[in-house]
Amino acid sequence: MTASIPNHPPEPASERRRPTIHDVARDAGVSKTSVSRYYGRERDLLSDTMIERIEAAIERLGFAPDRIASSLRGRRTGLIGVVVADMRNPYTVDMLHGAEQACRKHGYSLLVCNTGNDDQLERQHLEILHGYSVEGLLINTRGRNAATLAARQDNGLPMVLVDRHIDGLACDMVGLDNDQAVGLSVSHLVDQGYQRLLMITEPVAGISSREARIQAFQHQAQAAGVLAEVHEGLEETLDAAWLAATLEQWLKTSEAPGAIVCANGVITLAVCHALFALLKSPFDQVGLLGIDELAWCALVGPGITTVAQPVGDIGYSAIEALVHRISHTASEPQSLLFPAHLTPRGSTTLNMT
Amino acid sequence: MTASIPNHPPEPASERRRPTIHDVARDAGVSKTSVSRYYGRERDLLSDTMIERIEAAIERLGFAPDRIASSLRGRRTGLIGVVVADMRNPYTVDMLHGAEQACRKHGYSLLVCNTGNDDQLERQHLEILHGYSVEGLLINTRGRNAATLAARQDNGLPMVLVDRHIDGLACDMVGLDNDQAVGLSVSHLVDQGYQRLLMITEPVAGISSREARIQAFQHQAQAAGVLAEVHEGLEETLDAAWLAATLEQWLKTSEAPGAIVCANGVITLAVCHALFALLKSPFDQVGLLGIDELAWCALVGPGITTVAQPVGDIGYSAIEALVHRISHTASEPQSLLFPAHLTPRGSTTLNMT
DNA sequence: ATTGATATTGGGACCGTTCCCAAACAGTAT
DNA sequence: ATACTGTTTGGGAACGGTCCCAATATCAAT
Repeated sequence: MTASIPNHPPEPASERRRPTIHDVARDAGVSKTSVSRYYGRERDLLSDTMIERIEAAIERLGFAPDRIASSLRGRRTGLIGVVVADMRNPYTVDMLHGAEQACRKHGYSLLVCNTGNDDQLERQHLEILHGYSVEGLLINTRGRNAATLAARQDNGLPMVLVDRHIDGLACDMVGLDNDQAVGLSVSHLVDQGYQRLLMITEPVAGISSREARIQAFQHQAQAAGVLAEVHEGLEETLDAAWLAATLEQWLKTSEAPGAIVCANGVITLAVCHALFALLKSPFDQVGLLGIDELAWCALVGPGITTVAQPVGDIGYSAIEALVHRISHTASEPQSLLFPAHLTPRGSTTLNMT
Repeated sequence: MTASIPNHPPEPASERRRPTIHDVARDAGVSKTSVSRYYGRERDLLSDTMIERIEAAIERLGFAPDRIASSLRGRRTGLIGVVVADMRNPYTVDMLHGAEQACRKHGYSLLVCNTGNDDQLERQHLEILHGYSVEGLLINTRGRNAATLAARQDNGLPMVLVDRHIDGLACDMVGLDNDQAVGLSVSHLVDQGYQRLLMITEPVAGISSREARIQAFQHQAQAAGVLAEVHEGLEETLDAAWLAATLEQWLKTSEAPGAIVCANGVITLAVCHALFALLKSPFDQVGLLGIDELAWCALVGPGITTVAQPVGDIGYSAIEALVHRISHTASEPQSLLFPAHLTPRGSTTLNMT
């Protein structure tokens, strides 16, 4: 009579109960506390014998700890919530990629929510993330839910903003040094001989990075003595007709050589489409510079000059900042601004004809 | 003496304990079971009075249920794990976007993991997702961890593959009808008068969608009576020098008009870069067609002809399939293949000069 | 042998829910 | 009244871990 003949049939694999810390303890002939310690930071309390026995049992049973159960009493979910306005925006994509890497490094996992620029959906997502007791929040949204966020923050939830501040929310922020980035742009264009500049942007709608870029643009253009205009789209996704009309109007305003500055990558795409619809060979007649580097910028026309943000680094640092806040006690909110880098291409080479 | 003077000081907001179902029950003067029922599907057991009182208490205390605690006993985490090979790939981005929408609709949240084409990292991520007791898995990876996945599947974890089958894993799959997509491509190119075709692809490495595209390409080119060559990169990210050499070689092989077929969007980008490095005005000398539509394809040269997959729908349907598996008992694995749509542009207009 | 100090180990309450089952409460038929 | 339905309600064990604290073991010093 040996244990090799179980008296109850093995359940079908598909419903086999997953082994618990309890099973491991029994199998190893130790207490569950010891098994728990094996995974936690009290591990060095355990004797070598104990470790061996536990390891063997874990191996035998194929045990893996249940993070859900663990976070209930243990208070650490290992979850970080990300709320982004548009997960298809190339900026967001690269930012998330950086964030994912940092998360992995620190042992966190990402719960990703897309709001599609819908404020109510954003609130809903914040509620869900609250439900999962995320340990921190990474936020890149329109910022219309400052009150909800402030409440969570007061409850002790660490959060870091990406790319933009939110009014009424004293909070860490990681983003671009917009003054420097616009400075690079404007001085490059002026150096190239352009005499009038047009910035196209999405609706500012209180979004700090958009504001900052416009402000910097106007100041620096004025300082450099060139004409500057800013046109702000009516909707978050720029209307093609509006854009075409705006560009056409601006183009025929003057004979002086001019260049367009696109306030971000999405705008660059839209403006390119509009220019090609409007003109046969647009870059012979107008300069173009985009903030945000995109994979295809070198391919269009003579190549589009861009000012690149280190987007991956921004996401990565945002998580680092968040993790720091999670494990350290409160301190003054800080902003971390990265410099941009200009890549000159043909779209800002003025043809002297 | 009233309750308005608490005898213990209120804790700082930042450490205030979050209210529990228990607090709500006490405040409403009902049992915690009733409060629990308020959220669960036994809700209709509750009388109207009860509902009112509970709602009022929830409101007063700002209670929100703790999903972690709830999933411990309740066995439903509401979490779906996604494992993707490359979260920056435009395909992945749009697929995830579709998946996110479907998840929201069904009340699930996404735990996103990026493997960066690293098999070991993939295993690690699978372990993490197992730890969180995700209810299902969405997988778009190289497929080297079939054994690990099969084990999870035997344990009863539902999973759905996206874009590619994995050998040794009997599993639902949602992807592209590659035969149809390649058919569109080849017949379009043949119709345009191209006499020889070159397909560029990443290393096949057992990835089913790549295999399928190559197979279909060779068969259909043969059937149409045009020469066809397939060149497969050496590394997952195509080496620029290798690509340049390959293209140059192919271009000078013959005078007959030829076209390049890029097996996916990432390849299209790489090939464009290579072509522009190689030739002044590439599309005068060679046709180009890309599988996968990209935002910029209309902008490059005369516009690049593409065969678009409905990527968002693919992600959306994958989640729907997964959710179906989660709530229904096992059935035969199914494949859901979407048709592609061709957008002709200038890159496949043969110049008769 | 006795004591004290230190290094390991174990027991059991607890985390915030869900779920099983029994209790309380109708209302209706005897 | 009594019994017998059916509808609501509540009590307490469970879920799988963590953590506090007490228990035991070890060993050197008295």
